Amino acid sequence: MNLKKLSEKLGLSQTTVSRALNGYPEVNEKTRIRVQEAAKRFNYSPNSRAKGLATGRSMVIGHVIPSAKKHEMVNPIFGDFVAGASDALAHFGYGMMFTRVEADAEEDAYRNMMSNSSVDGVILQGPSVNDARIAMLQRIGMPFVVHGRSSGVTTPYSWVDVNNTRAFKRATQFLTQLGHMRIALLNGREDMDFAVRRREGYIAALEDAGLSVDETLMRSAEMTEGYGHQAMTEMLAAPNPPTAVLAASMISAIGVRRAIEEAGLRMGRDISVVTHDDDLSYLGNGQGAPIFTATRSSVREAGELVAEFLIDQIQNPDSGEKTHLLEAELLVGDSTGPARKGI
Amino acid sequence: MNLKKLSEKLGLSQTTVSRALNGYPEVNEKTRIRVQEAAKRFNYSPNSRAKGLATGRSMVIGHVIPSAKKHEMVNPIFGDFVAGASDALAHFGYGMMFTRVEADAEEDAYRNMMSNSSVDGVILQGPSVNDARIAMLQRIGMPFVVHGRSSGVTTPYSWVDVNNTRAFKRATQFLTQLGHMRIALLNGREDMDFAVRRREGYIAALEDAGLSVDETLMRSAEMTEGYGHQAMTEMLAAPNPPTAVLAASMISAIGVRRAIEEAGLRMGRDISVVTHDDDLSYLGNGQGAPIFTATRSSVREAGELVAEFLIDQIQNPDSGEKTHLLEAELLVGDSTGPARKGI
DNA sequence: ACAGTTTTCCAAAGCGCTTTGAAAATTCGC
DNA sequence: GCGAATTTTCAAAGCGCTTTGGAAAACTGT
Repeated sequence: MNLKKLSEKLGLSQTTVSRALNGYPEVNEKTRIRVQEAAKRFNYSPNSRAKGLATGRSMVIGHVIPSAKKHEMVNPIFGDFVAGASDALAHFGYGMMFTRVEADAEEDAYRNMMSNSSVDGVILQGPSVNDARIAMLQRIGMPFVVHGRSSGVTTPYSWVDVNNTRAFKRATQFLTQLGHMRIALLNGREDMDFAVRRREGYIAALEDAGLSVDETLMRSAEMTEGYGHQAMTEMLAAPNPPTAVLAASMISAIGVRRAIEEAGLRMGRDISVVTHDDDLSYLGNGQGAPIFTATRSSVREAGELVAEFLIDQIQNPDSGEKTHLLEAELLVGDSTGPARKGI
Repeated sequence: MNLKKLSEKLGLSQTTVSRALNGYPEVNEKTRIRVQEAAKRFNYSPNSRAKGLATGRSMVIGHVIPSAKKHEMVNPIFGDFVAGASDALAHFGYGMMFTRVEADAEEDAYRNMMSNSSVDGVILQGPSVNDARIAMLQRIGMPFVVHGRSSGVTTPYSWVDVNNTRAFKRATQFLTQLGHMRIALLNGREDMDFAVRRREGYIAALEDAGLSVDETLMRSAEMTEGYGHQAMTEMLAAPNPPTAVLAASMISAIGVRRAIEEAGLRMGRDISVVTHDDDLSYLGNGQGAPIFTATRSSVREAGELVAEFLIDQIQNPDSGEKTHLLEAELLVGDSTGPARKGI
């Protein structure tokens, strides 16, 4: 069923039917109702491509996922972020399109989306420090919102980010106040902007507390369970091990806990652990008291905000850049306690 | 840059340019090369909507995510499955489109996609027993491939599934052979087809071993960490606790382990745990020896296969239904051991 | 009842591509 | 070198929608 047939059945022109369905005022309320009912009855829904062609809008926002190596890690927050974003997008009638490309072809992918005009805007995930994609998107004029920020990029752009610096500063302070002097940081990949900010927060708190920064207590890698486990195991085996650890994610914190227990120690008593909790739906941090003391910020909420900002930017392109800094709450759980002397 | 302008610049008709770019034979090789170079130079890429309108193909496959309640769980395998599927799709020039709808509007969503013709086919995730969506898609003539199967649906359809029954039967056998008599099953939601099959495998193995089925040792719920922890805690507190547990996923197995340790027991010695491992990229099951004894099957591979089947079905609609049953390997790790009498 | 408004509807152009049917240019056979 | 066969190119229609510019119909007030 298409517009032409529908209008023939109704004995109206395509124009009128189209207008009736799209809520234009220049159509009699009675005929509008008649048209709407017929549309429902014949199960008519306008061809999205034809509509897009005519309007120049695709009602789709894009998401390109670069794939470096074949079996690169998939970010565990992906699902929840997408759920949040999709909820907001669906609310405005937008869909979400994924394109997977080789990492070195990412620029081309955006350029194509633009000349294609297959999407009305894109979401930029996982910005690195000085992320070149931002300038690139601005150059080609593609609307976008960044999930995170990119230190070093000076031109304004829209973003939604967690206050990673403050979160990790507070977390570190929390540990120093408990008397911890040797605090390890199992950070994410430090080419990622969020990881750099977390490190800054960590270092700032250490310096405030008059503690020196020990490079041997700092690691940086993809945040897997295995990474958490391995890093913690190595640190515990080294001379003068840490008494507390900041982990980059729940997943890696789980690995940290495993290492602690394998060493015959107990988390929260012998070693304190603080992690960042993205509030993933399948990985709740305990029902009552949190398992892990954690800086928590919902990635789902971030997804919703990103989507809202993006749609706003598409609909009024001149409204300027929107930014939002989410504060993470510091939730105290069972994984932290006062530093014990000489374990 | 569009076709018209490009053809004007080249002094050729749109027809010729279009044919040159789409590899039709009726165009001189020299002009083809000239056209291709110009296209690259002017950064021309055909408008996907216009192309779709003209060809009747959108080169997009759809994925609808029903959202029951606002904060429903997001499946942790989502990311890896999508990565696998997108890789395969990208290879054939297809994109992937997500639409999030209220669960009760799922049928409408498919129907719209069809009359819209906004997608060329869809992937069906998480089939339940007797899933009504299958008949529905067949009725409206939308090409689709199911990730999983649906017991009770008798008409043929394309699917890719893991042999859940055999996997859990073998896992259970493995435990009975170690002397375990009281084996718990922390299953996924049993309205899901995969969970039903796993239960069947579990029960079959128990019966083969001459063991009786104890309803108090069987749970079923969304596979979160919290679920694993709570169920295990309760079972350990009950009289006559199990000596072994089958967990539905790595995530819930992690909760199980936490409960075991909180109870002052040791996994692998006091309580054996077997889990299903979807081989998620961020949740490796140990580097050397696996942490958990597990039935493993890559959800990423499943994603690739589903995508390939779907594209095949779109390209030759009459080639019949394709199905593939992935066998899970049983990997022995440190989480299992012989049953201990009287813990 | 009639010119002037306002409301309601429509024909046709256009969005950017593919594809059909035909014309122009080239090559071939002799 | 000339008609036939073949290769190469093109104009125009069509995909299903929106939207412009106008016409017809229905109300105004006098």
